[in-house]
Amino acid sequence: MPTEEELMNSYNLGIYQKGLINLILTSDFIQTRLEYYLQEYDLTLQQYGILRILRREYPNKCTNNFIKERMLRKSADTTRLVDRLEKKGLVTRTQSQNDRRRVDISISDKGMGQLSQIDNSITFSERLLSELTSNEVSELNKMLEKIRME
Amino acid sequence: MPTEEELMNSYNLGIYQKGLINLILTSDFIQTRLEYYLQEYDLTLQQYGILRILRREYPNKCTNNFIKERMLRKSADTTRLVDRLEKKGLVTRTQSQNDRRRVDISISDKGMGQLSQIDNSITFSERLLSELTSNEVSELNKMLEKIRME
DNA sequence: AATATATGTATGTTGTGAACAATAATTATT
DNA sequence: AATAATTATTGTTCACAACATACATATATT
Repeated sequence: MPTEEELMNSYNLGIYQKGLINLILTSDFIQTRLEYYLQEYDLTLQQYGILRILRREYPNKCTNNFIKERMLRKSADTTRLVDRLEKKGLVTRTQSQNDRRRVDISISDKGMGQLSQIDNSITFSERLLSELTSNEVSELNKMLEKIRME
Repeated sequence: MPTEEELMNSYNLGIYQKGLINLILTSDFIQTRLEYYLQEYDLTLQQYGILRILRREYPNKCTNNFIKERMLRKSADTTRLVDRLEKKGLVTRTQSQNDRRRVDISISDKGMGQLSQIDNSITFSERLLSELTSNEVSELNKMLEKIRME
């Protein structure tokens, strides 16, 4: 039974159109796998992203806006995403001293543990892109960046 | 203010890791633009995808499962996606004669009109990938397909 | 033919998260 | 001091994924 993927070739699609579909397909392919893996840790991609941002800054703390700016998907409702992480004990929130409008967010020990567990058991990037040589990946990166230059 | 995107270079990321982030970023970039554009037509990406599948088969009708298999994102709750399209009058549903479990779904005239209006006013693919030469797009396609070969 | 199994669709429920608006608290600006 | 801008939260609505269940109809098995 042919899938959209398999049909791409049977229809007369221009390579640009094919490229567009390919990009979405591949990204979904990757994201689906990431999500599937993170499921084991009861984390969504968004939540995982936030934890990584927090770890990157550790031991410094991050504000809501700081996180928001760095997320892959903008338009994030950071407050409620952090709510969920806090509820799981992966993150702590305290009111900032300097600017009391702000809330300092920090990854907890538990969150750190969770992340390193994830990191240790797999290296997503290498697994998922393992079909490509490093030269190819470099080329890929160049092109993807070009697309976003628009 | 640096974004995740800009930060990629300042951190010591391997190119594979960078490739992964790049793929997600670029796909989101494209999808966000598509969504933004489709917003004008009160369509989501999922709904747009279904309409295109239906048009492709027109004047043949499609069943729920047929559509499901061809969607970019599997795991689609086709019934309720089609519900929304039906409510807007873009799609019609009738019980199948041959197999009365099935429901024949067809794009309506209004749906057709909507789609061609979208097509006429923009060619997504060419616009979005316009920074790449056709050689580059071919290369890109090869690599993206390789990734999904896994 | 009667029964069991498979299939196609619909429905119910829960949770994530996007979109958009409104509010409260605090700080900056004039 | 008064006004504006910033930060985070809250509220609401909707799309959709995930998972289970129900139900009618087809098909297979005995």
